[in-house]
Amino acid sequence: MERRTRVRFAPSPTGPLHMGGVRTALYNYLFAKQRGGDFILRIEDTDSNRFVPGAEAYIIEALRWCGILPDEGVDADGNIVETASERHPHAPYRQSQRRAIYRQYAEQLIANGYAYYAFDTAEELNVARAAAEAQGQTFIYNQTTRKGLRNSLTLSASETARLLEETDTWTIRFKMPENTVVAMDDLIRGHIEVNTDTLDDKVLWKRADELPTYHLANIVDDHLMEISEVIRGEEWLPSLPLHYMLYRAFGWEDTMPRFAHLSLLLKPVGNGKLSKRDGDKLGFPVFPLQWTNAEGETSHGYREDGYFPEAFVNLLAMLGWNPGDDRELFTLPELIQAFSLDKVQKAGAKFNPDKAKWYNREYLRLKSDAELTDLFVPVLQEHGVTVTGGPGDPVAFDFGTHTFSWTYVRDVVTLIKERATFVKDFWTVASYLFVAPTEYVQKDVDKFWKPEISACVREAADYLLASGVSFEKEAVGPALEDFIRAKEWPMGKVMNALRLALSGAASGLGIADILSFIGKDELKNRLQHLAE
RNA sequence: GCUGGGUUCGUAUAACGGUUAGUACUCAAGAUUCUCAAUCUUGCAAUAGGAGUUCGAUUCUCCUACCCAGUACCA
Repeated sequence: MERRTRVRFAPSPTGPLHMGGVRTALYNYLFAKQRGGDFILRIEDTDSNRFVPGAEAYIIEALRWCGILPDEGVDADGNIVETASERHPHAPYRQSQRRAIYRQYAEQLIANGYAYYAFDTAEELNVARAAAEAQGQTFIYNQTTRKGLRNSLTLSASETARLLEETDTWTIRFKMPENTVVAMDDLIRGHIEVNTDTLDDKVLWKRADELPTYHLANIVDDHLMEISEVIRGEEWLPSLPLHYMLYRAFGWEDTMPRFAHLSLLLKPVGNGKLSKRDGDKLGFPVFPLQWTNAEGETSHGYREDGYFPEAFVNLLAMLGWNPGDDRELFTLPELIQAFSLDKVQKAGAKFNPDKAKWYNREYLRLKSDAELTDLFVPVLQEHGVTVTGGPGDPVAFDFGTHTFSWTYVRDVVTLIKERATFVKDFWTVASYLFVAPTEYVQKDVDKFWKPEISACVREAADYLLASGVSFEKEAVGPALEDFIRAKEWPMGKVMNALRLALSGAASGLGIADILSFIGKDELKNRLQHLAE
């Protein structure tokens, strides 16, 4: 019988979740949902030294923003589940709360000859490492060196018992077998073989804090939680042989999960993996949500920078995976259906900020004008606009000098959405449809606001105001152009100068559009203002 | 250094032994318009190098180069 698909995302709360981490979570989620399985969130906080307050909550919130909702690990309120229940039979999901579980497994390994006690202190090992390095070598705690170190393999039984009793800095290490070829299979990379002689005796459990290291906790929890596939970052590939050996030592080979190692996200320019620094330098976020660290430094987040979660998820999915055809736009449900591990790229993917923006623009265009108008509201508020009503109300927004209906704002959105990448761009693109410009682009003033041209602009405006022509776009545009043509004035210069007078810059929306929105009074006011 | 992984236009990728090596982003040009943006059209641009297997290699094998990861009582 097919085993139920159960995958997990197991971050350690040492800081904000990186976008690469979100992608790992996403691939796990897609894989699970496609197979009707479970996506579990487990917190790997076995390193008490690197714990960062707020990181766990950040991870949960980031996943939630993306729509990646765990089936197990967090409750309805978004809290990590601490006690087992029918829905959460494998709780707790925080490894620090599973402390009591691990030691017996480590001891079991020792009893069966797969592990041993090591009494070397961290300082002693550092000295050994430094000594080896001085000779251009690398110190490895393995089959060769362990014979000359202080552990239960070299010490007498009584001495071992005494140290176990009297000291509290010892560890339990895996006894890596000699000259054994470990044959492994990776869902993405295929068959891999490694000789155990190149591996070391990894620490599995630490007496100092009574906590396992990643390797032990990971295998034990994946086994206990009945994980069927482990989909994780490439940085774990070198540990895979150890994990295979661990499953073998425990006698859990028959239920060992299948493994898939994802390549890393690389920086846009140059070599190396994507880091916080690259984002700062090149001006794009590397985190899903904004994050302020203990030093008070704030890093950008996709959410705060104005990305739609669906765009973020989409662009992340396409970084290292493709559907096998030319489609690029996928909603989360579509991704669930289309996702496949064997379409995942083996090589690392360089992140492309331009493409990220393109995704957001695509999603912005997909949204209805009504929805975009609602999303525009907080942006307006940031610019001091007061909301006094909603759809249908004649006065919905108070801009100080003018008030506008919700419909007016929606019509502006309809006009300008093609010119925006983010909702916040609406303001920079079209603020002059609400309030008069307060400054004018100097370069454009120098170029277009010349005496002879400004005189034309004034004359044209006077004509429009006096002629009684409607300021509907379809009427005012042709009327203006006909007038300028009849006068044989240079069309471009007069139009650009007029736009400068109305919007503050020579380039931008069409004159007819601007006039139809601002109306007769503002035409008069703005020309007057510029004259002063 | 050692061990493992990787390598198609600048970037993300398609082509799972036979194609004029496709698509998207970026960039450039043209069309359009009162300008800009958008849109449309066109264009630039790649199989890391070398052997081998084969009638035929982007695709399979090996070597070299380069890139990445790991080499912690961190995950």
